[in-house]
Amino acid sequence: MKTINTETGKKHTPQACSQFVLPVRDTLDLLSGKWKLPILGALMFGKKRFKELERDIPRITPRMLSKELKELEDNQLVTRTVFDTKPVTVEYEMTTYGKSLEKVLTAMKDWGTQHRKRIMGKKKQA
Amino acid sequence: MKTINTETGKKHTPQACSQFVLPVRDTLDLLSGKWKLPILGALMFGKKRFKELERDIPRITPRMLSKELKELEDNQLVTRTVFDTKPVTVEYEMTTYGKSLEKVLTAMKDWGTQHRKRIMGKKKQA
DNA sequence: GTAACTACTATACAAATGTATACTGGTATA
DNA sequence: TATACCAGTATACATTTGTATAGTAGTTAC
Repeated sequence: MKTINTETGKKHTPQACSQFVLPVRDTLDLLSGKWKLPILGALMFGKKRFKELERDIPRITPRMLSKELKELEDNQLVTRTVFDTKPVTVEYEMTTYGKSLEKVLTAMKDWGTQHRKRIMGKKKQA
Repeated sequence: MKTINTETGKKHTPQACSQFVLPVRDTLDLLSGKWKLPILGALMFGKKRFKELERDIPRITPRMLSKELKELEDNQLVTRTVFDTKPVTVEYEMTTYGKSLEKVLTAMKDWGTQHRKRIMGKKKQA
């Protein structure tokens, strides 16, 4: 069985492959769901209340906002703080950990920006 | 209407937000689908034929392999080359463009690896 | 002539994900 | 007493995504 590629010299084994696939999948899963990016995008500019997020993110329903915020909280990217005002206010804020993911997101943004140009450019020629 | 956050000083406008959300979504979409990562993972070690990929990726069906390879090809991350042998052989290979995405994937892998440790660590304490 | 190889495609179904719409409980204001 | 605010939840449905299983066409080996 061939396990060594002549070009890269790297071994292709189930082990080597899963050391790539599993952690990338973990990162990807944090961002999966239609509304994670808009929520993180909104929170990148500072903390926000539930209703503020609902207003800032067009077409999101409270069900989805609640659900995806909970997932972001579970993954420690966002904190939820309840204030005993009347009526109650709840603030959502990015954690420093969440900000560490921002660096990865910025790499994705930069690649995506030039990809968008590349695809648009091709369309012009077609 | 409040558009300036006192902490970051960055403006939060629909425009600023979509300049983040849209390109990140583009990058994310390229990787969406259960089998994209295993396929890219396999092709990172060199070119492969259809049947080789089918054998290397446990439990993938030919339908999904075909479908996801087509999407990777559409996005210019992978090339498909048909050889006039008998029976025909078809080779799939990462493009240099695909390799430029590898850098982003590596950032995701690194973040995901330490995230995995963090989550595992928390579980031990619970 | 029949079995096996390659690289797929077709059909039907199951599971996951997202949407629409309405509703809850507590407080304050008119 | 009626209405509005906040931060959600409940239920049913629609859409998207993935799976299971079988079949295609062309060639070669037995």
